[in-house]
Amino acid sequence: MAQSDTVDRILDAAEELFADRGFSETSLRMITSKAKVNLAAVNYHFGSKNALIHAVFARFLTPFSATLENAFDELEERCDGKPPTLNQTLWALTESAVRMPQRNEKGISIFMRLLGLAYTQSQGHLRKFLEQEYSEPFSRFMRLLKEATPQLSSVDRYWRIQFMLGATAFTMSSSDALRDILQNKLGVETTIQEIAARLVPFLAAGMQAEDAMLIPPAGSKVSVA
Amino acid sequence: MAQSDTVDRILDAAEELFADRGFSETSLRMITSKAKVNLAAVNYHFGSKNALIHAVFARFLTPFSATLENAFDELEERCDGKPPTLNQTLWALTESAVRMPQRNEKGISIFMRLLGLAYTQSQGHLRKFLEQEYSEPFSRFMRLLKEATPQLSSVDRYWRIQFMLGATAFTMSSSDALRDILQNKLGVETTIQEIAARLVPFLAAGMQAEDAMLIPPAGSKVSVA
DNA sequence: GTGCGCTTCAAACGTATGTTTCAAACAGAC
DNA sequence: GTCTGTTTGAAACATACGTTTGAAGCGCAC
Repeated sequence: MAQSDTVDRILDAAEELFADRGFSETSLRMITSKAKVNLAAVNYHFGSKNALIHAVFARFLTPFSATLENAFDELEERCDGKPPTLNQTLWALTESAVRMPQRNEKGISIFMRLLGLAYTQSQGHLRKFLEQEYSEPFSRFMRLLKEATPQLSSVDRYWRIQFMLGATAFTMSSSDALRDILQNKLGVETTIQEIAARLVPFLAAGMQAEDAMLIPPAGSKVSVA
Repeated sequence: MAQSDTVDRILDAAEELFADRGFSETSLRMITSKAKVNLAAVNYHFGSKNALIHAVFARFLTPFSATLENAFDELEERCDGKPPTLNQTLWALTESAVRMPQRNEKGISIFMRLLGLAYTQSQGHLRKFLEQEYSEPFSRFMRLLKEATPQLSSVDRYWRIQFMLGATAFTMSSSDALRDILQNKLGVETTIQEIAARLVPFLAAGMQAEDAMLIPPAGSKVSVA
């Protein structure tokens, strides 16, 4: 820990603890004792626990959304009017995430887990905060997805986007644990980049699957081309 | 609410509140006041809050895992030695879930949300409980998946299974909210069966995607067949 | 050195939580 | 009806939480 500034120490400790245990399960006392600062420092510098949660997200998300906007700009310029493909759009996103300057070796995976938690834990204030602050890059991503999958109906696309978000958020949210399991079971090391490299083709294939079939009768033998 | 038994009233209330708000965010007082029973009844009948959480899961999961075992038996018998296909395996699972006798109209979606939370909220005791009690149908499902995707390397299969779990748990865990959004934005009603009918092809396609590509250099134009 | 913001600190506050207690109410057997 | 084991009830318990307080410490201009 190079920096000795109180605010950053709190943010570092909070980020890690939130990622490990969730928001409600992490108390201010855990954070302040890990950060080696006084308990009151959180309320002094941030105002409240919820505001601290927002600050943790903002510290990563604000530069990230700027990077992402640039990546989308570059992509659309390169495509010269034609809408980018699904793969290009997904790669623009993951590359932006992976290439963010990272505070420490855990870096991106901690934050991916936080994003997963943000979606999962029903913290109303957090969802509201994220929607208010980062609606623009999100809508832009959605628009690109729409243009990249014109063959899908709105309803199909809607659900498949949810499936994509789920696979991503869920995997990222527990990627440390999953990597450990893999390490132990198969003796394989895995970087976050490699996970992304596996995830993107999975998502793209699912997104472009043949039209959803109706519910088949029990006992029918369904097969995939 | 037909039943007036205290234990069931507690379980009903707890199930719904846990699904709405998560485990840590739901207090025993919320549960007992919703169930219209005395606060002490929870500790009297279940012993602790954690034990109540386990009981909520067991009430659904025990009959479900029996149903699932039957479905797998039937499937393997029908396939007569040959390993069932990926689609058959996935459908056996979703059919078993959807056909479970449901306590009320919300039924399965509440429980799907609970399963999602179980994976996401890092409640150590819950994960331990689920692994101990329901490891058998889980391992069997994993074995069927392995036999249905012999073309995948162990590592690829491992990660893709995580992606599937993520898409499923995540979507199901917020399916009520998602359905409401869809209802409002596009005016479309969606049943849990229809979600499953969209999810399974997505998962199957992702699972059988072409081999994961390596990380492409920035600016490369990748496209999917 | 004195005075003035800003920051830290120990302590306390009020509230909410899970759990325990023990008396009252109840149900069924005899 | 009386006894007995089980279930309910109101109240209290101990603990943990987020937040607030007010004094002490600090750096720096003057």
